[in-house]
Amino acid sequence: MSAHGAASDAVALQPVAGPAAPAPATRDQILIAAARLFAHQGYASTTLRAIADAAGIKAGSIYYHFEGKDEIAACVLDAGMEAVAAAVRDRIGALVQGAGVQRRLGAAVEGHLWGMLHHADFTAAHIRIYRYVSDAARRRHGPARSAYTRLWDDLLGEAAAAGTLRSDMPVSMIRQYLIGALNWPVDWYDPRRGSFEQFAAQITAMVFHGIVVAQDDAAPPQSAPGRAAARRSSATRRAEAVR
Amino acid sequence: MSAHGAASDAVALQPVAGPAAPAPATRDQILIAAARLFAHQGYASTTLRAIADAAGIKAGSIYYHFEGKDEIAACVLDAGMEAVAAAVRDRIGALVQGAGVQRRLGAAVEGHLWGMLHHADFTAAHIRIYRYVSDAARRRHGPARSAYTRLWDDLLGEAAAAGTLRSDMPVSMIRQYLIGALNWPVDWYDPRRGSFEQFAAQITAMVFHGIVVAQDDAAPPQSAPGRAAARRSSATRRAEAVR
DNA sequence: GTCTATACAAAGATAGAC
DNA sequence: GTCTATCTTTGTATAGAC
Repeated sequence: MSAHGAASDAVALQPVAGPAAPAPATRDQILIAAARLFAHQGYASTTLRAIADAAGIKAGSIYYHFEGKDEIAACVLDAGMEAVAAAVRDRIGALVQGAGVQRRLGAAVEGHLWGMLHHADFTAAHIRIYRYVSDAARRRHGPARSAYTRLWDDLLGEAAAAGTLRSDMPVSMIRQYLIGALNWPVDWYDPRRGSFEQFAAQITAMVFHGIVVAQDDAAPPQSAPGRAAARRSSATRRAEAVR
Repeated sequence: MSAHGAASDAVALQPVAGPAAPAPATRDQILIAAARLFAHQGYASTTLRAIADAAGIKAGSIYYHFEGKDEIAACVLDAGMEAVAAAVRDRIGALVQGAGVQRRLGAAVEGHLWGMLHHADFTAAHIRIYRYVSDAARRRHGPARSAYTRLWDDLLGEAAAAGTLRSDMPVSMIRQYLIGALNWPVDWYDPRRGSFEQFAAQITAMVFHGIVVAQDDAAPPQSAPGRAAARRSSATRRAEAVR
């Protein structure tokens, strides 16, 4: 269930347009407009007329560039996924040669968040329309999606082999949890409350180490009971004692 | 970005109908049908005719029970939220008197997951249609939503005061992260892969303690560098050394 | 490449019989 | 309470001028 603050859309980072950025070709204008509208109004209730309006053309003109709504949807899905995948690959690639798995995992997390939040229209659109587009559009988008899933499974598999990852559940489950936790912030992230770097560090901390500080009075980090009580601070012990 | 396995819907637990469950009143049939269709096909593309069909009546008859699509949406939102809130309150209430915050937090997490997965049509519908229903429907649903947010903020606030919660970010951010991570499983949970109890324990473990086993070679659990290397297993050290 | 005009289907909602 | 019938609007998509 949702428990966000406001009903309004989160304020998202926008990609910084370089100096003298050339006006996008019409086809791209259509995709940009479609992504924004898909994200904010949903797939079915976004009309081609509205997309055309936002792109500065008339509805009929869309059909010169796309076969129809389905193809637009598939392209938006691809663009959103590719933006995130590219950011992840970039961040991993920027690490020093021979960086450990945990560092690469951290880079991937940051890259995913960066891509999600800096291309929010496309990535939010992806998350929100994926299950509602036609089968044809989903099929067309399949390969891009599979490749990204594989990227994570490979990385997480390495982490598991290295003993970095918790081993009390399948890697696929960890991936599902992880991606889910990383996708949600596009709904509520607000860049006015701090830098992206700080935000990413905070999310990474929660993903990697959880929201509870180590003290294990209920359930141990990884089913290895015993070493708990010693680490509990006196303040905590007091609080628990009071009830 | 999404990286689920299949494009198909996750298989969700259904509430167990007791023996001799009376046939639901027509109004409830409509809500049940609407929730399922909203969750699977989205809000805009679910037609009143389809809802009526699934409820075994004709489209015109819906207007005897509801003002229109908006009111149906608001009722589905309320029902989904209340199912989860009730489950959370029940699990917390079932604890022994004087249970510590961490135990109550764990009960809340399990309750949220239980409600989400045992009333999947309503809860998935909630998550997926919330931002697309009319302002009127959202306003009407507002109080229920606020109450649930408050429930979590109170609980997390207590945990923070007790030193159980990580303190390097605002409680509201932890709540957003937490709820997001707990909402996503409705997209991919598959009861055929294990009991709900096991699943809940696994998710709780990741939410509480993260996906990385404590070894802190990159970022410490809560910005307290130093005590790291000593805890690293030899297997991990070897893996990191290889690169 | 983009426009106008329009065909055709399907939506939410209402009226009134039963 | 539920039905049938229908009004009105709006959607995707196409045709052909410019």
